[in-house]
Amino acid sequence: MKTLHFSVQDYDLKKTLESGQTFHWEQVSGHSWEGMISGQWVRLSQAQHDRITARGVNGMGQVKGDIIRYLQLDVDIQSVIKCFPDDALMNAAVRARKGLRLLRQDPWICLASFLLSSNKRIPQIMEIVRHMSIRLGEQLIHPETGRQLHAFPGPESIAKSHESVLRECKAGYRAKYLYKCASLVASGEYCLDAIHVLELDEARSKLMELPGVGAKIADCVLLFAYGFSRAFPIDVWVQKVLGDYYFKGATNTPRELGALVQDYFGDHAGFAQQYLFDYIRHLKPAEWAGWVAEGHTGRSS
DNA sequence: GGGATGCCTGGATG
DNA sequence: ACATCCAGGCATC
Repeated sequence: MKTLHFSVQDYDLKKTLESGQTFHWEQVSGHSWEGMISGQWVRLSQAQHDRITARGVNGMGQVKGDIIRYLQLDVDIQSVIKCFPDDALMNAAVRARKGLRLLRQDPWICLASFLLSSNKRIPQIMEIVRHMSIRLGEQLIHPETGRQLHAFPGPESIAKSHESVLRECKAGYRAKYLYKCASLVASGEYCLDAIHVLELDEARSKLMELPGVGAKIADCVLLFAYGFSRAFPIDVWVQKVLGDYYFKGATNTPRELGALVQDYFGDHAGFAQQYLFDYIRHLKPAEWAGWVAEGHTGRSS
């Protein structure tokens, strides 16, 4: 057993793990979560605001770098936030969701998770991921607790399975997409690694070639797995932010809207999106109505 | 090419 | 109770 300590600033592990960018972390106490990073079992904890602890099972040498990368511990979030537009809603979101970060996830796990996300709430997505991990994921036995652990299933494992198995895991109509994507990736016909070297627009188009992957899912994977910090997923929540607040009244095509977003939110638009999304998701309807009534007035005072 | 419609499923709403 | 609606979308027509 080895424990690693990381000193952090403006990093809220709870907000980050519960912000809907990942669906496989299991909360085991008020400030601890268990999951896997690079195939290794890890328990992450944050009892104090300035320290995150990672506990692993053995030889954590290699894993340290993986954890830093996964949690994006070397990102200077203040310099990112400085790039955000200076308006009232954006500032409120940054203040309210202080410590929210973006993770750098494994592309396959991220892609598969978001394929499962359409028309589902977060707890239901987590439920499907649990079922799939138990049914198809690699099984590990924790050397000390003896607990069984199940990794998120790789594309090969799913491809060797069957669409009906995914349906038994409650994936519903998404099963077909996930099965097809797994088959394409497992066979080598589609290479997830090739995305890394592409420009944002090319990478996006490439991901959208996959069955079941549209603009929203592509942008989630680009932002949460490939680290394109300009990728800006527009889901129903963010749609509200854009349509009811920032660009009210303008009937834009998705393409025009994308251009407006890139122009307004800048080089770290994806981070801004995550703060806005997480902020309004926690607002009461009346509070959101207040923002809409006030409207976007450009720069805050 | 923008705009409806169906899709699995479970929880919320009436 | 029981029907209906709708979720962090996408493909299809």
